[in-house]
Amino acid sequence: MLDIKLIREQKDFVKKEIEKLYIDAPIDEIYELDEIKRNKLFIVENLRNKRKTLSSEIAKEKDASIIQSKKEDVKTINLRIKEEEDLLRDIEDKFNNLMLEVPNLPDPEVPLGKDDSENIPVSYFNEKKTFDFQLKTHYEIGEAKGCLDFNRGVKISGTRFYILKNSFAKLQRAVINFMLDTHTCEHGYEEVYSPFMVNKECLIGTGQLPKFADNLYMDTDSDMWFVPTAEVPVTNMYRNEVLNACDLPIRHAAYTACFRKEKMSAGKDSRGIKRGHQFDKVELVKIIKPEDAKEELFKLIADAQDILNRLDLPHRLVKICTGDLSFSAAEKYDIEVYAPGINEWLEVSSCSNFNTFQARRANIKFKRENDSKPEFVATLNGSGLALPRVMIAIIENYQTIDGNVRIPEALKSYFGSEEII
RNA sequence: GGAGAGAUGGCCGAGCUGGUCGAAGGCGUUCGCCUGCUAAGCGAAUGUAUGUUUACAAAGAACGUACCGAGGGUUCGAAUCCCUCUCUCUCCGCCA
Repeated sequence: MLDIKLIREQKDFVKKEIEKLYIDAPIDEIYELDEIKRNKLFIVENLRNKRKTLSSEIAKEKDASIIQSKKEDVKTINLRIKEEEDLLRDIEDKFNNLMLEVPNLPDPEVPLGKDDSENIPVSYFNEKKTFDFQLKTHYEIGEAKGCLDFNRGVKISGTRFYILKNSFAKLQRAVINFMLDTHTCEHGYEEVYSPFMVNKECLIGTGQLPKFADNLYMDTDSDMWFVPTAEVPVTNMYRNEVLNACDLPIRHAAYTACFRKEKMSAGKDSRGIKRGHQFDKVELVKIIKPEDAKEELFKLIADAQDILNRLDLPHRLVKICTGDLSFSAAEKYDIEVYAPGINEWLEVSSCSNFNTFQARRANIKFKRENDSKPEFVATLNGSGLALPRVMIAIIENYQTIDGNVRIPEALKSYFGSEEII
C-alpha cells in the first residue's frame, strides 16, 4: 500500500510513476475520496465531541428537567451521528478497497519497458555445457526411467499434476535439504517451517489479494487459502507487530509446497514439470530497515545464485522492466537457469524489493530506539530456489549419452551412494 | 467434538453494582538528582492511529476523535450490561 500522504501531496508524481507500469490505478478517485473522507471525519468527530460534552454535563447536573432536556438533545445528535457515520463508513470502505488496488511504485533504477520482452539480461554465469550427443528433455528421461508419471498425476488430481518417483523423488528431497542447509549454515538465514494454508489477511498483507484471487486455491467457508509462495506465511509472521531495531535484519529460509491455479491456455508450458498447480520451493524472506533494502536485495540475489553456482548450472540474471514488475514490487530481478534439453531459460527465482509496500499492508513496524516512533520495515524476498525447474536443469544438464543423469558434486552427500540415476 | 474459565497499555495486574478511565498499582524503559563506581533511593516522563489548527525545510506544538480480543446492540453516557464471532487455558472424548 502506498502512503496516502504521498498521493495527497504528490498526486501527479504518483500518476506518472504508475504509468510506467502500464497498469491503471484509480489515483484521481482516491485523491478525491480522501478529501471527502477527511471532511466527513471532521463532521463526525465534532458531533461526537458534542455528545461527549453533553453526556458529562448530564452526569453532573442535579436538575431533573435540565437532565431531561439534555438527554433529548443528545438523542437528536445521535441520529445525526448515526447518519454521518454510515456515510463515513461507506466512504472509508471504498477508499480502503481502492488503496489495496494500487501497485507499488517502481524504483528509479528499474528500466522502462512495457512487458517481459523488454527485460534486460544483465549478466551470465557458468558456461553452457557442450554435448556431443542428441539431448533429451527431462520428461523423456524421467518417463523412460520410470521416475516421472504424468498420466497417474492427472488421474488422481487433474491436469498439470504429476508424480515424481524413485530417484527423481529422492533427488528433489536431496535438493531441498541442500538448499536449506546452504542458506541456513552458510548464508545466515534462519529456517522456518510454516503452515501451507493461511487466512485472507495474510494474502492482503503481501499483495496477492484482492487483485489476484483467481490464481489461488481456497476454502472460503473456513477462510483458508493455500499459499502460492512461502513469502505469504513467512512475511506475515510479523503482521501487526512492532519489532526492535536490534532484531533486524530478519532473514528466513522456508521450504513449502506452493499452489497456483495458473489459468493459462492448455498446452502452453504444459509439457514436463515446468509449470504445475503444485510445486515445491525454498523461499528467502528478509525483514529489514528501509535504508538497507538495496544492499540486502543484492545479497539475497547472490545467495540464491550461490545454489546454482554450487550445482555448476549455467544461469543469467535478468533485470525486470517496469511493465513486468509484479504488483507489490518496487524492483525485481529474475534468475534464469538454462535447460539444454528443452532449450529454455527457466525462471528459478524472482528476487524483489518491496520497500515498505507490504509492511504498510501487513502493518509491520520497527522502533529504532526504545522511545522512538514505530516506522514501517521494508521487506524482500526471492526464491532460493523453485524445485521443479532446478530439477529440470539438473536432469538436462547432467544427462549422459546413455540416458542417465549424473549427480552433481554438491548433492552427493545428500543423495547417497549412487552417482548416476 | 463435549464441559468450564478467560482475553485490559512493552509486561504483570486492578477496574467489570455503567459517568473526568486512555484506564489505579507494580515491573520495565528513558531523562535528571544522588553516589568513589555499580546497585539501592528520590523526582519526572513513558501507547497507537488519525483529523483540525499552527509550523511548513524539518522536528514539533495545541486541540479533537477512535482504540480495554473482533463485530453488533442497550443507554444521554460502556473497559464495565446484552448478543454473535475469534482466540487462549483447564478437564473429558477422539486421533497421526
